Amino acid sequence: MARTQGSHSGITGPRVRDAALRLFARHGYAAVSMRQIAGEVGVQAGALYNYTPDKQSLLFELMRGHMEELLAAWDGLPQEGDAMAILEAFTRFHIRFHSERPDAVFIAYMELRNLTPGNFATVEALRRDYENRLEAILSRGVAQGVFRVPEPKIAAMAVIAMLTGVNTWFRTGGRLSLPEVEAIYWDMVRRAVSA
Amino acid sequence: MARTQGSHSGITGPRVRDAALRLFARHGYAAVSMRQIAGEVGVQAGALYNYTPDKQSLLFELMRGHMEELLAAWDGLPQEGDAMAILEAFTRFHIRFHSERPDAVFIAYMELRNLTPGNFATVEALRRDYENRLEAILSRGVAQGVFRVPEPKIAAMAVIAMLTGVNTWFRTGGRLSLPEVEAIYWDMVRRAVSA
DNA sequence: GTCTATATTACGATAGAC
DNA sequence: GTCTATCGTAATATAGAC
Repeated sequence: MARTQGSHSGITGPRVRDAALRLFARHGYAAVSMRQIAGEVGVQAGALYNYTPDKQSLLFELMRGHMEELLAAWDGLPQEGDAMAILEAFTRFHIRFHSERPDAVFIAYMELRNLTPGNFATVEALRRDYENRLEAILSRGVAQGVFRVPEPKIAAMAVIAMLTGVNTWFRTGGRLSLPEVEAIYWDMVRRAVSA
Repeated sequence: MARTQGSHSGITGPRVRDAALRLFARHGYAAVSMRQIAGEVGVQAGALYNYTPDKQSLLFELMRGHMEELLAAWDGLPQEGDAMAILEAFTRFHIRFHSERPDAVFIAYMELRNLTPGNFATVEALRRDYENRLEAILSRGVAQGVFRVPEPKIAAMAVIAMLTGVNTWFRTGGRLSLPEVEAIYWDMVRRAVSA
């Protein structure tokens, strides 16, 4: 029953997405060819079109998948305590989730320009959903008197920008462990918004 | 004395750089062709090579020029007072300088991947120089007892990430003026690092 | 499901006329 | 300094064999 061509392994689809994720993150969507992706997977370029209608859909599905995972992961956490406790949970969650997926995070922020308008609108809406989660936490904290934040929407964007910045320098096995990094950033976030 | 070809205006060089800056920021370096840049300038593609040896040099000179302007602009400001006063000046300077050059800022952060290794090293060194300016301010403030910052290097990167994030949402003519935005971010920065 | 082969289009860069 | 024309290469996507 030896097969004469290809892997026929049944997992080519995920391998295509993995290869595209890594190559898009490393070189950028526009700079990566379908032939390169196929080469990583070990098939010819034409075979990719069994798994994606075109290159644009490949990018879009990676970005949408990432954002939906992000929202589902946060919404799946138990959210107990006052706004201060939930903000700490959010801070630690954001750093941890993003540090575990550097390629997907990179693509989600850098390749928005390369989405078609309709796909861009979808991904942007998901990103806004995530920002709104944090904004709601901050607003609740202001109402509870534990935070002093004049502009919760802006503070939410500022905090997310700061936390996402961890990905530009953090490397596992470096001087600081991830829990130590979380503690440093939580200290800054807490002081920046506390009443 | 009518001219029969091209503009012969003597300012084609700057117009090439301006067009490249705008197009690279909008669509990404890899997605922009020399023909597109030429079309924006109003010349044929071959004429661009009177102003740049190749496409890579065009990108590199834009990024290097931006980073050198940034450092020169900060170093050119009078730096008086204690660390708190200088940190406020830095915060307001960073927001203002970056908000005035959204395309160059975008390129400087997004197109690092598309630099050749040697060019990348040059731009990275300039970026580190800028981070070190802020780190020195924070460390001085710790020594003076006005700041409490356990990791000045990390805090510097966190503050820069937060401030640069303004560019993702700020638009002149929006609800908030630039001085108001500066005040909001300075409030967060100050509280995040104060003793 | 993957292959080979190809249609069609576009790319960066250069040569030589004016 | 810009033009026209072109070289050599590579892109996305598709067709049809196996």
